[in-house]
Amino acid sequence: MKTIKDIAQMAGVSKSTVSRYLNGGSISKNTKEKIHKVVEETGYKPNQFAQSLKAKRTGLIGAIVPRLDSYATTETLKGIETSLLKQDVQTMIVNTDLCMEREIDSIYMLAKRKVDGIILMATHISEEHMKAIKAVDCPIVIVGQSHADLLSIVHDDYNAGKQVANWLIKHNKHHITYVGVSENDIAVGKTRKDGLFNPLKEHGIQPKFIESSFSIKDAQQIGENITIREDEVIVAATDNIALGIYHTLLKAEGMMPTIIGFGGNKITEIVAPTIQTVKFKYNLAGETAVDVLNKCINNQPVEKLSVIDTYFEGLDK
Amino acid sequence: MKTIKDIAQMAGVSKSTVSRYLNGGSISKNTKEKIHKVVEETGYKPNQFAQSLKAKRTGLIGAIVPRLDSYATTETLKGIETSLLKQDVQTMIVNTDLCMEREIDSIYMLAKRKVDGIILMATHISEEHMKAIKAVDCPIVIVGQSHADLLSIVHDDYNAGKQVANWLIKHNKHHITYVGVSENDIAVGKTRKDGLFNPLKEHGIQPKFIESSFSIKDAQQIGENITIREDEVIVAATDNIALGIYHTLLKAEGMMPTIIGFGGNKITEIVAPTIQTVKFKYNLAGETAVDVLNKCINNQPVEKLSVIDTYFEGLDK
DNA sequence: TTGTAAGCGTTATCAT
DNA sequence: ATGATAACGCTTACAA
Repeated sequence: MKTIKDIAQMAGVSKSTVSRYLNGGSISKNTKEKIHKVVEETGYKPNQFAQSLKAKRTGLIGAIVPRLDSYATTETLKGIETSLLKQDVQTMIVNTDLCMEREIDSIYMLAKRKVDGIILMATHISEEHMKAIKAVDCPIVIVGQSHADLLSIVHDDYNAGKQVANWLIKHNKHHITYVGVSENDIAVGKTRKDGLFNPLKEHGIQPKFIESSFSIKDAQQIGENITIREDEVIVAATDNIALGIYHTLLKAEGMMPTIIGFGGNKITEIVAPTIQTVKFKYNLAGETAVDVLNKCINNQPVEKLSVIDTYFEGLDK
Repeated sequence: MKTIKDIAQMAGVSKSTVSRYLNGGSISKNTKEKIHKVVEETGYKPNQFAQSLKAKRTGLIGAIVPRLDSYATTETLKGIETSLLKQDVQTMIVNTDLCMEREIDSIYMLAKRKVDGIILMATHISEEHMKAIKAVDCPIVIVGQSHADLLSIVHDDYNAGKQVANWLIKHNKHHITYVGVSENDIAVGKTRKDGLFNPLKEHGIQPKFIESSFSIKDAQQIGENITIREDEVIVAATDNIALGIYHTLLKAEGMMPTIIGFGGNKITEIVAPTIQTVKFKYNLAGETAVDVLNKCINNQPVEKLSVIDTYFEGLDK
């Protein structure tokens, strides 16, 4: 690989002149052309490490995701990349496969690689996380969960639940089964559920509650033990749960109730209109994350918490 | 940020001693402990750029993918990451969103970042690709397509088609509609189709052929104009096409034929057993890619082309 | 406008 | 076992 020294020699100038050429310093037209020619011929590219050794920014940001095979993840990443590409910044995606240890490791690893910032799609922020985040001294924003001490982007889970509640109330649905997840997951397990249950309660409606995991398999299990009335509506905390239940019910060949999920997963369209879904603006969340991160990097004032709204276009029936 | 110099000073030794400590050189137990203590306290991490400036390897490999929201992509990436993690190598995933220009750019970008190697999940290898690949002088393996001048990993598309053909023959299916894609895509459009059509031909069976794009939307369109006999089997070149057709047929509430797709997409299980699918070993493909890449990096002999087999566990009906 | 030289934070090669 | 010292490829004062 050619170095700046080689180019300088070949062009018959000094290293610094080449450096200036590269970085837009002032040089005579003549030398400019000489250097240009050599650069073209050799296909010379400056060594990024040598560059980064001096300059502080790497033009790289890290995105830590819990998994790749999720609609939420890929859509958020799309939002992130779209924003970042405009600034000519690359994204280094690190998949942790839901392993918390790898999540922590990744924070250190990315910091070591001197990324300009980190976007963490969080499932749960532990003490370990906080320790790592403090330690690395690298701008971080988390999306999907909120934390008082961190810059966070969250979806409006309470309102998401409420939007479904409103729809149920409007359409006079009284027999509701909610298949949720553990309240350990604040956003999905608690907030989303509260958003659904509270307004319903005001109307004297109390859904049946069944707890599931996030896994499609477990949801299928649950589908087997569910009893449905004619006018039942099943609300599932996630699209995957909705799909799992749907599948079981489909195989059972009994009644197929309306099922409502959360996430806006495209796949639910395949079984629309049986499954309806509350849409989350993942792209926007990703873009917002970049926005917040940028502000943080540039020491501009930022809002600690950004809330992204959701929407539910429930069918009229 | 602390540097090796700081650590050296704090521990009262020289830079080189610290460096030796870091890299497992020979040092006395005493100094080792002194340094260890300081490193612990400060949370010191060596600067990777300074390291990479000397060492040739970065412990980073690049994975260029055409899209993130695809089962094939995420599964292959999983295979890649599993292998790589064992060697303590990170993956830098670059998503090109099916934009060929970004694919080319990414090759240059990754090379600039001095990745140890590149895995390219290819849709089509153009002249531009070859030019870039030659230019960067960085080990590359492509997966999903084969190219005479490149290290490639491919799925056994011909056999995949043949496996379906065998099943059709065995179960006496004579009325078959094949929804394929353009033959511009060698692997999917041509090889897969040939694998299906050739054996059928030997048994005097000639499927109807309809050309689709890869998009689920287009497949839905096609579903609308399809006519089905009682004992029809629809074979779709991809799971997404299968799903699209399924959806349309479902809405039409007419007959629901058996539909066979390719890819092993988990989502098809949701509508099993209507949709069956030929499974591809994406994980293995990813692992193999890493394997080949490693050999290439270490100048060991490698097979130019690795073929990954597929399997189809067709239902007995 | 151009060149010289001193870093940037490591590792590697010498001596000691 | 340890410490100087010279790279690595680049940027950036500072001189010229």
